[in-house]
Amino acid sequence: MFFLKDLPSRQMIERYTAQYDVEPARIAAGLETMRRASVMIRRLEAYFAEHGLSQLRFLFLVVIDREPDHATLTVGEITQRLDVAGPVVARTLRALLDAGLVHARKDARDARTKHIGLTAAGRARLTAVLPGYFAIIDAQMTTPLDPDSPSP
Amino acid sequence: MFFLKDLPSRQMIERYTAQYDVEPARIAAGLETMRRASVMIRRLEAYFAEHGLSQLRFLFLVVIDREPDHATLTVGEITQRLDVAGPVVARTLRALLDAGLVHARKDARDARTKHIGLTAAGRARLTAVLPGYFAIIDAQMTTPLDPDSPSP
DNA sequence: GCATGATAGGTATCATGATAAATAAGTGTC
DNA sequence: GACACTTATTTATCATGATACCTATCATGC
Repeated sequence: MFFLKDLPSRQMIERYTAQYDVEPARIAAGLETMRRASVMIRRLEAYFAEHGLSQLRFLFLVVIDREPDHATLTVGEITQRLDVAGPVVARTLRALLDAGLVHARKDARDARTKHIGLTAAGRARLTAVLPGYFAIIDAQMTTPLDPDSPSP
Repeated sequence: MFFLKDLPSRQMIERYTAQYDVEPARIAAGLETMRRASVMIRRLEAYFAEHGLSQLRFLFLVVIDREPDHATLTVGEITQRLDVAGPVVARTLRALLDAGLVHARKDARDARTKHIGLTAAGRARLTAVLPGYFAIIDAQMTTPLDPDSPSP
């Protein structure tokens, strides 16, 4: 995460980057992107926490839900879609199973493979959370970057 | 962090947001911002780890370094500039002290207050790390968002 | 001078994402 | 049909950011 409250001014960036072969405007844009995203992500995590989820758990449900062909995905397919490391997916899966938001079914032919699908509760939770999710993103994207930099 | 590899298409966003009062374009922009920032931050953390730092440790050094008036900042001033919670600052301070990158001096008048400054090693580390930092941000901002989404 | 509250900073504990390595079940190869 | 090889998933452990709560020192009112 990127938690520098006051981003460096353009001048400061130019002073810092003068000696290196980079474009100050792109650095400024990069810092702004990281800062805005960090604030937005923190905001979203707080929102998800209120609903017994986290951003990753939410996305885990989303990738299953949005699959056009099948109602289920294997753990490996979920891992591919979510680029996080396998162990994180395994732990998240456990949490969602414990919460009853997904179900697992063993593959008939390959005993290593599990197929994961949404339960009714999982689909309901997703539906309940989506409006707030979009609202927060929308709000964060329309808010100026420094809502609270008092510059004393 | 936001680790959905394939962002939803505009169509999918419109389908999802149709029932809610939000602007699909802003949602798309928000998701892109989070995704790009997450990838960039992960990249930067890996870079910092190679140099015995983390993004937060780096920013900790930066806020001290860029202070125009004083060579030192109190822990509270650092906490204000980095919007992370106090305990995170305390732990980071400990790590930087152990690494010899900053030094602490007690305040003469208020025994609660500590003044933190960069050591020569700290300044050197910062100087060593900056070019790569800018290079990574520059590169990430010029790269298309999906460098590895094979869509099989 | 000493109770009361405010301020500076820290400890303890939890969730999340990372890496390394283990288990365990398929797939050859000879 | 046993040995190596790959694939699927999990366990163990670490770093980071969060919250809740604690300690120590200062400032004030009486």
